[in-house]
Amino acid sequence: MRYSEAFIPTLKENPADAEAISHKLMVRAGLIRKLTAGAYSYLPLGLKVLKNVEKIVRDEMDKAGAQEILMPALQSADLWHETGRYDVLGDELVKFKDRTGREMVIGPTHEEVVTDIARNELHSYKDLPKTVYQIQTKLRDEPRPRFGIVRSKEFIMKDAYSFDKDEKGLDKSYKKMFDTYHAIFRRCGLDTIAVEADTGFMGGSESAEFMLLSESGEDIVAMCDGCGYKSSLAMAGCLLLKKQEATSNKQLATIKEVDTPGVTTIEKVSELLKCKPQNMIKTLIYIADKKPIAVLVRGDHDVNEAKLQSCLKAKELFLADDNAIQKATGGPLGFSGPCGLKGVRFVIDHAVLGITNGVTGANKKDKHFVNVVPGRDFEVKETADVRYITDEDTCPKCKKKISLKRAMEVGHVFKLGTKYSDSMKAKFLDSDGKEKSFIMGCYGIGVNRIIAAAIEQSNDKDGIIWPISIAPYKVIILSLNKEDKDVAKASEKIYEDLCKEGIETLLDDRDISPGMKFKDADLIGIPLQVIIGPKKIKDSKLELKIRATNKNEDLPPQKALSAVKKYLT
RNA sequence: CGGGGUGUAGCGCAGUUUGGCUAGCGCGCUACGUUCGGGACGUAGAGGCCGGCAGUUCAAAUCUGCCCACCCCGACCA
Repeated sequence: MRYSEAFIPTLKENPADAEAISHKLMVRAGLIRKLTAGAYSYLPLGLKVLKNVEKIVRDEMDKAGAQEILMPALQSADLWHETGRYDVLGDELVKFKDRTGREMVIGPTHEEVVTDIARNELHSYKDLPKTVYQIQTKLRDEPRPRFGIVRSKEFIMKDAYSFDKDEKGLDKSYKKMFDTYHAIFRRCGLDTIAVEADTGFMGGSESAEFMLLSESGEDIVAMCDGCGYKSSLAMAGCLLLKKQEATSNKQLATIKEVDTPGVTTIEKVSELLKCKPQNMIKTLIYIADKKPIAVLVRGDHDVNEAKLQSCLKAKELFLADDNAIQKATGGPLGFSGPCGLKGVRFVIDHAVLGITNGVTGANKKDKHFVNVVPGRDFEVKETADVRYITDEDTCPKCKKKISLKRAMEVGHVFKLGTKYSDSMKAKFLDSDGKEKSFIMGCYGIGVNRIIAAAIEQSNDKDGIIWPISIAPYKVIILSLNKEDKDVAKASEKIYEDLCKEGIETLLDDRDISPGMKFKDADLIGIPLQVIIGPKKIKDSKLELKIRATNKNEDLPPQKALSAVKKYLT
């Protein structure tokens, strides 16, 4: 491609509405433009990268025996009612009525559709296992799109689904996808790590997220430098306190009610009573399957609702509102506490047991208790790990210090089991003559998010530094002076040579100053720059610059092609 | 959905507090000329419903009200 004919609108300044590095650079380098919040157009350079990523994904998926299909984005809402996810997804699901008044949705993911295909087309254990995948645009009405294409309402996903006759088969299919994902990300130049993860609204028994450590990530992973333990924040287990260390040799004082007018938050109580949040017992009232639950955690800890939900085995879980709190505790919001609280199930986080002479709400307006001792002033019956791990915790495996790092999710694999096949009655006949539900797995990759991830991982003050595998062009020829015949001749010759070899090359033949060419080349991040200028060409030399290292070497034009090929392989 | 912020030329911004006549700057864009190894220079140009609607006023980018869009923090999130 000749730059003079290309459509690569680069920007000198950062866009005002971008915060994340990848977002700024994708706009500046002319890869994308925003249409509206959460929806982006891909310009030629961005689309080339996207296609390169897709090619790698297809290549590896095919290699793993998965077969590509294409399902419609347009779906009937009926399917979603069948699995109950119509309500689970809520506002995130894009819904509308077609002209006949039938309720339709735009697919945010395709478990329902693919399960419908399976129940119609797969009938025997002999048809199994099968894994299918597609690369397709999804719509999710995200409450808060951000970081450019990292979280957008419309995005491109590679979603795959496996169907097996038994758990053993699922294990195998899952493992294959797990390994394939590592291969895909590696080929895209990403250093991802796999962490155990919450299954969220997908459901299922086991799942892993593929994460890229990055400041622009929206997730947090807990990592242990000692034993290599890593987990998503939602799943990271907290070490349990033993009761002995909990109530060790501390002077126990007498419980006392104190005035705390209008003071409803941990922070404010802490300030007023001069006590540390670590020594306070935060009491949250949840409604789990319509019943109130009092959840006790340390003042400086946060309740992990995923853990709480699985501990309660609750289908539905949310924080109680003011009325429900009043009803359950007899006191208003902000003054809940465990002492004297009756008729409500308690779930007590282990860390609470370490508190002696603690502070908690008195279930009365403007009153708190001080010198509260768990076990003495309220009953300790049911304890559990229901909080988020913090960077003050130790590793649940090896007890060394844990660190929390921001990360970006680029892939997620799930063992779904029979969640969808059961609810949609997708069954096959097994060899024993019995009808059984398919054992399913599903596997997602944020295809366009990989682009942002690659940029997050690899950039410098001048711009993007593409991994060769997904770079929109492998080589850019900077022809520094159009007037100089030798320069023009050498540039054309090398451009032709590279094109003949099938190496994607951009020839910067624009009639602009050298400085602009250098800046643009660095910004758009082409891995190899062939720089041809009037001075060096007189000595029969040109320059080969490697963007990643900013190292360059002079060499005769005849050797340029072989040098480029050597680097690319 | 809660909290905060922004909206003025294609892009980045000043001007708004204290209303005032023709709305500015830098980059980019067009033409001509000079330049040509790290975002060159000169000359001459084009380009604005000052987010929208309604109000106050002799007069509104500027004051008031409502609305819309976008960004950040949180809630949420395969």
